[in-house]
This record gives sequence, structure tokens and C-alpha cells, in this order.
Amino acid sequence: MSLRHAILVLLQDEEASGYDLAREFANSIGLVWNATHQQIYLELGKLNEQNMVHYRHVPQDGKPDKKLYRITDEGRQELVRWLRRPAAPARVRDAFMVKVAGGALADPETLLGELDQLVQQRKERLANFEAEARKLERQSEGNSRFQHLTLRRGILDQEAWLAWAEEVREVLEDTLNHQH
Amino acid sequence: MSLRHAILVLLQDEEASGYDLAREFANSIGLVWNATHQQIYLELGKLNEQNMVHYRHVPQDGKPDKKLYRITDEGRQELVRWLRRPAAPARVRDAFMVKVAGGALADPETLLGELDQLVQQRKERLANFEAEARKLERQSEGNSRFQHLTLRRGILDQEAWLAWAEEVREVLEDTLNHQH
DNA sequence: ACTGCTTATACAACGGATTGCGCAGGCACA
DNA sequence: TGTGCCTGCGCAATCCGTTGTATAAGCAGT
Repeated sequence: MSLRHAILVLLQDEEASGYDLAREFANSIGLVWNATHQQIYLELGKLNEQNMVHYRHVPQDGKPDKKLYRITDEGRQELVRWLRRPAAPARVRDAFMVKVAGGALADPETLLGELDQLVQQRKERLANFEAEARKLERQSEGNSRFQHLTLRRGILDQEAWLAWAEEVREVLEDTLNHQH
Repeated sequence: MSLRHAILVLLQDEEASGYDLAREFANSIGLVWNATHQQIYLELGKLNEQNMVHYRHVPQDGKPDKKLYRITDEGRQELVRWLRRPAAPARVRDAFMVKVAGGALADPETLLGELDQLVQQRKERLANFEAEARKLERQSEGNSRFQHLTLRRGILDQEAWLAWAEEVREVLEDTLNHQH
């Protein structure tokens, strides 16, 4: 139960709309904590009721109006309390990995195809993270060092995954050759 | 929705009780797909109703009786169908990482303490995986190559995390020194 | 003109997942 | 003797999360 805290962390530096937050969850933080916009809007509603965040209504033309949320003192206090408590253990849910574990039953061609797609995606993400990291390295204010760490995690993660993918490819291609 | 498939994958090689599965979810596969015993028992019940698995009742003395589950042909067919379909995207939920992202607010000492604990845990896990991998390398039957890949993923993942942890430590210690 | 993407918010329904509780006996340690 | 941990199974309540649907307007491409 701490989508709320992830949201509060993001609101620490900037005022943002639900939509803004959804985009951030799809990128940097998304590697480590994911949420859909419905969840985010719901949670923002609750956080607002509990006075952890406040928002101001911003009319726009051309685009729909938006609500810009900012963290309150109460929200910041809650964040600090949470930071002090030990974190919940990390959870992962990677269906492709489960597939590889059960790989003996699968046909290697299909898995190889899927592997290629995933490699492609991960490479793109890696490039994004690296670009963002370079941006951050130029400007160095306040907690940019911590944001940089977030990106470093993403980078190391993608690299590790890609290295693993090459090992998987070898095994799959080998299985393929032995079948024919 | 595929805890069911993770279970079927595990039952591919061996007959197992709910308790056995729970332990496996806590270890090797657990890195990539986690589930509590309640979930597992529930899912085993459903899988049994749908004839994807069958079980035999094994009385024990000293210990409570157990149910040893095995996969059926229907279960194997369902697994193969699932393996053909594209996998759901990987999801991660790492609270400690969120903490680091919001690190500017936290006091570095507490985070450093937590970091040490996590490093300890990860190192232990790494040692376990490496030991298991060495075991598997000696004996090489059927799908042991795929099991080996599972372990390799675990190993690469821990290594990447530990490398990242060192970067985090540097930043945290630096923040600490600038405060005093 | 039509399709699809982007910005923006939100409700409703369902199913998946966690948390809490309960039972049951054995073994180890203080 | 008490405490806590391990083996084993399971129900109930609640909460989290996903999917589907809705509205609304602009902009880009075919």
C-alpha cells in the first residue's frame, strides 16, 4: 500500500496533474513502480480528502481543464514517516521469465520472436534513460543526484536484462538446431 | 492473470504440495513471480476443479497430511497455449527505490542502514543462486538448461542491484558529510 | 472525411492479491 | 514450561489493480 507515497515523492519537486503523473509512472519511476491513470486519479482523490495534497483548478482552452496538485505539509510529514519505516520487500512479476523457465514445452521459434521484441523495447528504454541521465549530469541542483540514481538503476537493470537475453538466445538457438 | 501458469510450470518437472510451491515461490521463481500460500492454495483448488492438476492425499505422521499435486494433460495443453500467446509486460514494485528517489527528504543515516540490510540479503540470495547453478551445471538432463537460465537471471539481477547499491552508498555518504 | 493519437478526468465492475485469523502437531532452545 | 519456528491446510474480508466505458476537444496524417 504505497502508491500514495510514490505519488507524494513525485509531487515533492513539482506541481503536477494526474495526467503528468501518469506519464512519469510510464517512464522513469515506471520501471520500479507502475500504475495506470485510473489508479492515480483515485489515489489523488483520497490524498486530497486526507489533506496530503491540495490542487488548484486550471482552465485551458483547446485542452480539457486540469487540476494541478501540490503536496501539503501534512503530506510531507506522512512521507517522512514512511521513509523512516522499513520498506516493503521488492516484488516482481515477469511473465516472459516464467515462460523461459517452462521453455522445454514451448517451441523455440515463438520464444525467440518474443525475445527479439523485448530486446528491442529494452534497448529503446536504455537509450532513453541514458539520454535523461546525461541531461541531469549537466544541471546539478538539489535532489537531482537522487533522480540520477533512479536513472542509474534503470540503466543497470536494462543492461543486466540484455546480457541475460543473449544467454537465453544461445540456449534457444541451440535447442532449435538439435530439433532439426 | 497467470499465477496459474507459473504453478503449472513448476509442476512440469515434479509433483509438489502447496507448501512446496510456496517455498519455491519464496526462492528461485520468487525473484520473478511472487505469491503467498493463500493464493497458491486457492489457485490449486481452481486448477483442480478445471482438471488442470490432480492430487493424491498423502498422510504423514508427525507432520500434517499433505496433497501432492501433479499436472494433467489438460494442464499441459493450457500451458502450451499460454506459452504461444505474447507475455504480459513485466511489472516491478520496489519501495526502497521509491525511497531513494525521494531521498532529499529522508535522513541519510536511516537509508544507509536500510541499504546495508538489503545488500546483506541480496548477497545471500546471490550466493544461493550461484550454489544452485553449480549443482545444475554438473547434472544436465532435459530442461535443466532452462532452469539454469532462471538462476542466471537471478544472479545477473543481484549483481546489477549490488553495483547500483554502491552508487547509492556514495551519494548518501556524501550527503551525510555535507550536513555536518 | 476518417482514423488515431494526445491531453485531461472519472465511474463501475470484476477479479486478483494481501491481511488477518484459525487449526494442528512436532521440534529446538532457553 | 514457555516461546518461537517449521510443516501443512484453509476461510473470510478487504483492498488493490485492471479493464471497460464515457466525455470532450484539437491536431496530424491518410
